[in-house]
Amino acid sequence: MLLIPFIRANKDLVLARLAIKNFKQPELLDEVLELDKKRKSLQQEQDDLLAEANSLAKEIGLLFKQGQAAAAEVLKARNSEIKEKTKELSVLLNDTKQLLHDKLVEIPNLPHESVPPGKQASDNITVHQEGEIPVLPKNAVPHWDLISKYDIIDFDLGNKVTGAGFPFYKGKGARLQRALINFFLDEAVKAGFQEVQPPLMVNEDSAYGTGQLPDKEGQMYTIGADKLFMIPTAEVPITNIFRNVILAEKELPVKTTAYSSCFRREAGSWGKHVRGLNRLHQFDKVEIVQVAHPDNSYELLEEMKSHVANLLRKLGLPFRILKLCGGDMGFTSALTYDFEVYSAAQQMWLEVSSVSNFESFQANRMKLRYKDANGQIQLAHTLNGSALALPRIVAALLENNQTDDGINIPETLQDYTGFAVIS
RNA sequence: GGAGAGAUGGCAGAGCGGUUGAAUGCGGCGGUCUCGAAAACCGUUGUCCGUCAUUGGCGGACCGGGGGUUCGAAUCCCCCUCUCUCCGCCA
Repeated sequence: MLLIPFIRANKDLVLARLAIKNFKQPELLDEVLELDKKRKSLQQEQDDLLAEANSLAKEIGLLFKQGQAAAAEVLKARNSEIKEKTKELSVLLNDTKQLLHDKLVEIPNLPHESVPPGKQASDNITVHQEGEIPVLPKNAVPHWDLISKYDIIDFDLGNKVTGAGFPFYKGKGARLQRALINFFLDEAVKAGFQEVQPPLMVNEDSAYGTGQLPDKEGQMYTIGADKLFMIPTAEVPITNIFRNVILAEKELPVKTTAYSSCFRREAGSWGKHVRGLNRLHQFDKVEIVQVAHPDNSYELLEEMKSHVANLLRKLGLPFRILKLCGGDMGFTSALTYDFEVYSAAQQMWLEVSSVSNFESFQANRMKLRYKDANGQIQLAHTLNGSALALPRIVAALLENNQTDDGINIPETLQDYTGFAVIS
């Protein structure tokens, strides 16, 4: 959520930045500013009336104490009138506030000044690429064939028990999952992130706090009877730890990591390029989140970027880093880097991580602040990144490391898997 | 799931329906004292909105959340949420 005083003071800048995100409703800005004006004047009117009512009530109390009941009755009558007026006003005021809020939350975050313009994924800019594209044997096959050949992941079983996109991991496949989770978590902890195990369902306030609501309600599984949502990412419960929190400046940055299963309905995005592990309704991910001081949030973003790059390096996967263009960025993000690994049998780049700085957008929405050296309360910055999401990593590992004798496990992982080859 | 108790400022803990934004203690901050520290003493110490104003004044809101009664509610009533105790069930 953007700050209204900022919009008021920098309208042209805001419009220009939103254009980079291909924002289609510039008129919302004026509506917001108008509504805010209206809100202020209604509030002023209301406050004045309340002030009068308050002082009258005090007088009435005094008069009763002095036994001047008749005089008190006169004031009571007057106060009743005021009360009627404030009742009407408060309805109007609340409606205005609600409307203002509804409009405000429809305005996306401003992209950072370095964000390139663009409409879709093809306009993203590759800022880094490393690792050798593997040369596969002639008879190489995509991971969905490998997993049935070695019987390590079972989609049919998932279909039977739950539905499409909810596979079973079996034997060495399950063990590989566990290995990756432990590896990613250990690396995050080494990098200074505190490990937590979050709830896998969140309430409305939390879904709202990180921006899933009201925008992306259809992407989450809902537990209707209890008004809960299955988390689409651990970002939601972790970031919401800090909802309505005022931190001391010296506590920043706060670094938190969590492994969780993630649940996504992926409504409408089911199509041809989503075979096998490429897109699932339930998948595992290790997430890293930072609450940062605005002065160094972009340094921390670079740090997180290096962390993720290092994980991919250790797994020996060829990868590239994209800086997302305005049109491909998320609603809440100011700057996002996507990480893609090359999955050699599919001959496709698969997105495995997204690392973003949200600046104060989420913080404003969830009232996450810190007290600076002068005792002033300021909005903090929030950042997060996947480090990493498992299924596509598994897909690339399987495809890139396949041999006639089986699938080789990267050395780094062998301590965790306890085996070197899936055969 | 059944029965009962409760939810107050960073924490602990008071609070007859009327100068209570809220006693008191602890903690935090500033000061006196000290070579320094501790102790002691003095002062200070919430958030949000608005408004004027050179880091201050004034007005309004907030005592789990939402409604209600009243001239006036932390204090009375209703609903919701959560916590605790006992019983039942259970990984």
